[in-house]
Amino acid sequence: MNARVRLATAVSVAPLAQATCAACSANEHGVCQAASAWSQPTDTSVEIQQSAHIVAARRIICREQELHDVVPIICEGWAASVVMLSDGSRQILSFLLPGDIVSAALFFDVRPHYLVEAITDVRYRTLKRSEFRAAFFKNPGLLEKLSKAWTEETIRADQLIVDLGRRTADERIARLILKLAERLEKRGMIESETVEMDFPLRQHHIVDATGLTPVHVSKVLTEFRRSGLINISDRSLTILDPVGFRRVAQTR
Amino acid sequence: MNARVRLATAVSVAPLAQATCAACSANEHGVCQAASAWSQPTDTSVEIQQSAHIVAARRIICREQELHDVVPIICEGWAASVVMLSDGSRQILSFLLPGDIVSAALFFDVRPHYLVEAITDVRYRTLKRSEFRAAFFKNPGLLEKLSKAWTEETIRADQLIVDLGRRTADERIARLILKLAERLEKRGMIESETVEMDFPLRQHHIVDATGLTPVHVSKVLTEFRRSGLINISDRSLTILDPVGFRRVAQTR
DNA sequence: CGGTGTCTTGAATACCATCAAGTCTTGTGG
DNA sequence: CCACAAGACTTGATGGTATTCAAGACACCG
Repeated sequence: MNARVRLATAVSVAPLAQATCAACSANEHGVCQAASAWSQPTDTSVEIQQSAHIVAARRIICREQELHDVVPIICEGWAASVVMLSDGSRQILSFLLPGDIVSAALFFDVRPHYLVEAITDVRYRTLKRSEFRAAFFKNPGLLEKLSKAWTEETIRADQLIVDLGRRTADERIARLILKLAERLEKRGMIESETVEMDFPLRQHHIVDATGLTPVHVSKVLTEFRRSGLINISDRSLTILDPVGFRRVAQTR
Repeated sequence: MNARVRLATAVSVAPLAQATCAACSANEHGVCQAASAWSQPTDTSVEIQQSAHIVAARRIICREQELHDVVPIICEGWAASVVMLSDGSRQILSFLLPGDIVSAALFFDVRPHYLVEAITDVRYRTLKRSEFRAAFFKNPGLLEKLSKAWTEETIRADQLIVDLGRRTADERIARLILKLAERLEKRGMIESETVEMDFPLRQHHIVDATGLTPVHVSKVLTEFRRSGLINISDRSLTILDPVGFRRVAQTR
C-alpha cells in the first residue's frame, strides 16, 4: 500500500481525523470520489495510488514549479492558492475546501504557477498524475468528473476577474463571504448559508483575495458588523441579515 | 458538406479571405488543427463536422446561455469574451485571437457565462461538441491539445486576477499590450514584439479589460506616448522603447 | 515577559473615478 | 455629396474610494 502519512509538523495535527475517503462528506460528486470508485472495484490491486498527508496551518502544501508527478486533493481543512509578487504583496486565486483538487490543470501540466498554503491544519491526498491520466481512457466518467471540476474552477476564476475589475471593496468582501457560504452549504458543511459557520480566514486572507489593504478590509468588516449585517468572532461567522448582506454584494 | 457560410452583415466582409484551414497560420499547435487532422485521414467521411461563419466587427458571436451543441474557434480577426453587469459596465475576460477556442470548457459545459463579441470582422468555425468529445476517446492526442489550450486559458485568467488585484493602471495597460504582442508573435502574426503590429482595439476595449475608466486609460496612453514608450495610430501599435515599456509593466 | 501576529482606529495622501466640455473621426440618411 | 448624428478620444477640474503612514490594543506562544 502506498498510503504513507507524512507529518509536516509533529505538533497540532491531533484534531485532524484520519478518516477514510468513504467517510469524506465532501466527496459525493468530486474527482476524488471518482478516483476512489475507480480504484475500489479491483480492491486488491489499487490502480490509482494515493498517499495521505497532513500539513499544519500556515504551512505550504506545494510550491510553484515544485510538483513532481502528483496532484493534491484537499480532504479536510481550508487552503488557498497564492501568487506572490516580488514586492511581497500577494494575490489569492482561490480558496480550497475539502473535496477540491488543488487545480484540475495539474493533471495535464506539470507545474502550478502559484503556491498552495494551508489556512487551517489540512489533510490532503495526492493522486499520481500519470496513473490518473491513463485511467481517463478506460473510464469516461472520470474525465467527466474532472472536466466538471475544471469548469467550476474556470467559472470561479472568471467571477473573481469581474469582482476585481468592476466592484467596490464592500461588494468584493460581501461576495467572497457569500460564495464561501454557498460552497460550504453545497458540501453539506453547513445547513444553510445564514447559520453560524466555521470561518478560519484571517483578515489578511480576505485582503489577499480581494486585492485590498489590511486597513481597508478591517474598516469594511467593522462597518458590516456595526450595521448588523454579519458577525465574526472566534473563527466563526454568522450572516445576521441575509437580505441586506446580499444587497450589499449584488448591487449592479 | 456542412460548410455553410452565414453572412452576418453582407457589407464589409470582403477583407476576410475564405482560406482553408490548412492555410491557417495560427493553427500549428491548436485544437483546431488537431480536429482537422482527425477528420482528414478518412477524407471522405468527415468525422467532426465544421461550419464556417463570418461576423462583422462589433457584432456578437454568441450570447450567454445561447450555445447549442457547438464550440466556436476563431479563424481570423480579433474577438473578446465579455461579462456584462446590470449597470452597463463590462469586464473583458480575454481577447480571442486566430486559433483560439472561445473557451475550452465549452466542450464539456453547455453554456458560457459571458458573451463573445467580434472586435474586427471575424471568421470562425464551429465544432460539434458531441462529436468532438466522442473523438477524445479514440484519439488521445486530441485530449492533449485541448487540455493544453485549457491550461493556457487558465494561466491567462490567473494572471489577469493578479493584474486586477495587485497592479496599478500603468502596469495593467502595459502588461495587456505586452501580452497581446507575445501572443501575436507566438502565432507568427508579427515578427517580433517590438515591431509595428496590428492593434484593432479601441480604448474602450482596454478599459473593459483592465477595469479602469475611459478617461483614465486615455490619460495613461497619452502619457505612454508622450514619454516615447509606444506609438498608437491608425489601428496599429509600435513599442518604441521595449526596455522602458517592460519596466513599466513589470515593476514588482 | 518580550516577541509576533492580528486587528483597530485616525489622519494624510494618492490614485483613479466622475463630471464636463470640446475636437475629430466615422457613419448614415436625405 | 453634404449635413447631421453618433462614436472615439482628449483634456481639465473636482471628488471619492482606497492606500499609506502611524500608533496602539489585545491575544497567543515560547
